[in-house]
Formats: sequence, structure tokens, C-alpha cells
Amino acid sequence: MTLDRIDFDLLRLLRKNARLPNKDLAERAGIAPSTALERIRRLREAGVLQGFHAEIAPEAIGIGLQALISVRLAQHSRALLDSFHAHLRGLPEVLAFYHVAGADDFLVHVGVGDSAHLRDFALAAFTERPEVSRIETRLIFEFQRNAELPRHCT
Amino acid sequence: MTLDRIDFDLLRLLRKNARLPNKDLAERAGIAPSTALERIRRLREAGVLQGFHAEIAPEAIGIGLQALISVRLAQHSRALLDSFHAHLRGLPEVLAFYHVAGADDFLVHVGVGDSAHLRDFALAAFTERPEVSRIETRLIFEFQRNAELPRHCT
DNA sequence: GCTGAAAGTGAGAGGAG
DNA sequence: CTCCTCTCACTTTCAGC
Repeated sequence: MTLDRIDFDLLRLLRKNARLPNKDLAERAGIAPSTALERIRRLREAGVLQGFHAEIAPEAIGIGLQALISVRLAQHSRALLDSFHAHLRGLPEVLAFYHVAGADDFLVHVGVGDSAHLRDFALAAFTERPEVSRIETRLIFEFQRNAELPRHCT
Repeated sequence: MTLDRIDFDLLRLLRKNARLPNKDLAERAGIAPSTALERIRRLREAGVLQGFHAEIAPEAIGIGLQALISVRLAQHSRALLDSFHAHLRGLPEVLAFYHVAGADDFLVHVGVGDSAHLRDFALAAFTERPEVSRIETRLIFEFQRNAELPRHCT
């Protein structure tokens, strides 16, 4: 699938505000509302638009503390990897995770209530797991996401 | 501001699908559409709902490679921190960044076209910067975000 | 603070260019 | 592929509960 300038405009607008009405979307992209509707339907079907998510203030949902936990697995077998992967996906404290190349295999972004919660969680969800060889926890002072599209998406 | 069960329901629904029509939102939360509208307006005004963002397939916008770059600053002065912070916010390759406690000061999630782009970018945006003392780059095999709310948000 | 009706507006489908 | 029109459904406001 090949995207043109109008597709990038629609993506850029939806990336900044996913609840923008179709009418406004069309106007700002310089096309008719029905055309915008059709384009967005196609972008979704092609898997370019994967979803729309609300961003929620962490403190409002009881997240007073965020941390990054580096995890090194005991071995690099496929079975162990899959098992740990599935485990990560089931933890509500996990906000996001990265599977990376390097000495540590995973980097896990977690959100917890307080430091006691963090200690208990790190112990139960990582240290006590058979797949895990070693973890390292870093507190997050600030986390920010970027809603811009790359420069070449003109 | 104190949230009740219905607020959490609305947040949970919008977190999973930010484009869900208000009517459906109300129905699934068990309230009238006008009530849902009012509640969401208040959640936005209170800063609980901070925004709505589309999730876009990286490859579709020319991101063939993602990496995590650990950055250590030369000193920990406020001026240097602010300067580097502002710099990060202006880079389109930066998808997100963490300001963390520990030996490294920042962890930057970047998306680039290919390995040549990554090398050039790491050099120009980090290594050559006066604020930066040292960087370390790790390739990302997989990145996943969690759209669930914490367990206590019933 | 929630409900339900009423007015205004946008979404979405079908057909023409 | 894009636009226009038309219908239908949704959003949004407001008075009443």
C-alpha cells in the first residue's frame, strides 16, 4: 500500500486528536467528508491505523510512581521468551515493554501506586520468576510521548 | 477530584477505543448519553483525560527500525537538563523519552528508516551535542503498549 | 446529578462525474 | 477516485425530576 500527501495529513491529524470529527478531518485535509471517510476506512483495513487510545493522567488512576525495569532472562530459548512475553502481557502494572538486543532482554515500563507496591511487584512479577536471571529498576522522573509524524511524511 | 466506578468505565472504554461514539459509551457505562457527555467534559477539564491519539503502523510512515538510546549528560545542572529536554522535544525521530534516575539520565525511544539513518541521527542529535557525555544504543525487536487500566480501577 | 425530549449537526451510503 | 446529495443517526442543550 502506498500513501500520498492526503493520507499523511489524515494520519497526522488523527495522531494529534483521534476524536476529531470526520467533517473537520476532511476540511483540514482539503477533501470532501465522504472521501475522508473512505480513506480512513481503507487506512484501517490496511492496518496503517491500528487503533485510537485515550491518554489518561497516571495519578488519576492511582499511579503515583513509574519505573523502568531491565530484565535479563536465564536463557535465550524460544520457550522461555514466549513464556515471559505472555506473562508480561498479563500484568496490569505494565504500561509498555521493549524486547531489545543487548545484555538485558526486556525493558519494562511499569506504573504503580507507591514504592512499596513497586518492591512487591518487582519481586512477584520478575525476581521470583524462573525465566528471569536478573533485574534492575530505575525510577522515572518524567515520561513524554511525541505525537508528531516523521519529517518525510509530507 | 474523585472518580467513581462509572468514570473508570468511561476511561477504560476510551483507553481501548478513543473513537467510540458517545451513545455507545453511555450505553456500555449504563448511563444516559447526555450524562456521558457531561462526565467526559469534566474528565477533560480536570486533566484526567489528556488527549486522544491514533496508533499508526511504524512501517507505513517509513519507520523500519526502532532503538532505545541511553544518554548520560555531562553535568546535572538545571540549565543543561532544560536545554537537552527542549532539544529532545524538537526531534521528529524521537517517539518517546524517559528522564530516569541512575547512571544514565535519559532513555530515548527513536524510530528511523534504517541503520544508516540511525547512525547519522545518533551522531547528530546526541553524540555531537555539548550536553551529552555518553550514549548507548540498543535495537528494539518488539515494542508493545498496554491499554488496560490498573486492577483497582473497578 | 441524572433523565428524556427537541433542535441542530455530522455520519455514512448511493449514484454521477 | 472524488464529490454531491440525501437520509438517518448521533451529538448537544435544556428544562424537569
